[in-house]
Amino acid sequence: MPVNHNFSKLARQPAYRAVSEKIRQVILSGELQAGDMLPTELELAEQFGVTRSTLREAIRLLEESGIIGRADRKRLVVTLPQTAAVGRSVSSAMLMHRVTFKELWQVAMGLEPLAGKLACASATDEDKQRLADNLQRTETVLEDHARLLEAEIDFHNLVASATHNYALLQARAPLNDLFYPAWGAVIRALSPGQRILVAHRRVYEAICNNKPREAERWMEKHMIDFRRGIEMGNLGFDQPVTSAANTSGQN
Amino acid sequence: MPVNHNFSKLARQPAYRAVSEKIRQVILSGELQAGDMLPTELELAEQFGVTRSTLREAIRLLEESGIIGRADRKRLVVTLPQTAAVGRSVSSAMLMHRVTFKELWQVAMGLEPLAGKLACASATDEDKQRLADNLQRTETVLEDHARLLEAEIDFHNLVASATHNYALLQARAPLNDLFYPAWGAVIRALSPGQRILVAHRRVYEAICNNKPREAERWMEKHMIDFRRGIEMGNLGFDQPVTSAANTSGQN
DNA sequence: TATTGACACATTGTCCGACAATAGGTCAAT
DNA sequence: ATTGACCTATTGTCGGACAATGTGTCAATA
Repeated sequence: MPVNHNFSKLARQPAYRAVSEKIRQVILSGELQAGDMLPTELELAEQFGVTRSTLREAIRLLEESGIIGRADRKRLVVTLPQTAAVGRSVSSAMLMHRVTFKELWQVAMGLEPLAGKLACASATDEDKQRLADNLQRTETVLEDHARLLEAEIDFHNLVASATHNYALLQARAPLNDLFYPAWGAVIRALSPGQRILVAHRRVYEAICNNKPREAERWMEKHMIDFRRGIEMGNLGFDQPVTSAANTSGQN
Repeated sequence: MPVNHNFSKLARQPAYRAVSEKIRQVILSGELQAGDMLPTELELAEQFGVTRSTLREAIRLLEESGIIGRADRKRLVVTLPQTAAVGRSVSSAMLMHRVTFKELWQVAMGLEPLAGKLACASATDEDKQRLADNLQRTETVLEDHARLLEAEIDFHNLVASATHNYALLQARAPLNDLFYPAWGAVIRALSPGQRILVAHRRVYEAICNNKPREAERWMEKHMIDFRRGIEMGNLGFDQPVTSAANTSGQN
């Protein structure tokens, strides 16, 4: 009988990955900070003892992570990852996993009321002003479906931003890419401009008056309205969401 | 006086990015599905009309997104992104943004009770069995700080998995990487094994008996205990979290 | 029959060298 | 102060090269 010892498969990693990990580590350790310039590709390659080709592959990995970018289309620079950039990877993953509208809605029910609640304590005057501007703009586009959707998405982003909680912003990033855009169909089908405006107004007032409970409740009601809209329009609440327009060229 | 027309800066993108976007698009459109093999690098390069070097850079971008990988260390294959893989990018971003423990805790307060609630409706017998196994294991390692932390993290992952909601899994991924590991300090300082076990048991029972409210409440209490632990141990509730051990070699 | 070994082949990981395009700087001319 | 001419450094892309390694085939062996 053969002796049965299971060796753990040893994971050798290619050079481009090792290089990438090393750079990432240096950045995350704080040794290199956002805004710092990196040496030229040639110099980096020499330091690591690899060729420029290999180094460039390593750079691509970090580039997709959003932690390095190019300043002025030239020099490499350590970058503070933008929520949108990081969120795109997450959204891609969700699309491939055939995430349903229902699943996203459940997450939204967890995060959006929370955002409203937290915003009450942390919103600055500037945040409030931006929300006020958004409301005013919303009033003028109640019948313009495209612009209404845009304003709607903006509003929720503004509330989330007002929490000044980056972890929350990041967690709800996929909602921006997948949840709200899909909701455009509801707007076109039901024209619920008035209901949206009322909910947004209540949330705004709650934030201004520092009433967390109110903000939370109205955001929750707002989300439930979303669900009702999807169901009433028979727009596939249990269907996988689709990538409406993913041709974004952000930076 | 000069006529003032603002041109939008036209965004040319390098070839490696264009190639990457094209492949991503084909995959997200469903034309290529998870598990499908891609042609060899040389063939792909010929199809796009670029060199292998350029194509390889494009591949790296997709690789970091987790949507393609290698089967058997060779052929390129379309992959269903793993939460851990995607989550790493997100965690990196949060670390660079100096996300505080408090921020993560706020997100956890939004997502973990939600996970408990949803799990009640969707947990399979297998899910419940896994939770039961975890509880049993936890009892045996109450004094072993390292193993206890491991079991603790596992438990929350199991609850989240039991929701069968990928969007939720993805949203809470950073909690795994940053929130719970940081909590290891609390375990070492306060040895709250018993409190953990009790909370976990209540959540487990609630899930088995299909009592969403209970599951939600106990998860919430559990999270509040977390916060108390951090504050009592004076472990920096308002400090940025640090990447305890980020030397993970996952696939 | 099932395992082993030898061998050829395809593909990747890595290297090297090359060149056009362009961002940035300097300096003179206007 | 702006424009234009010029030089330099660096990137984006190319083409070719080779060793290492996974894959497949086929004969030899137990």
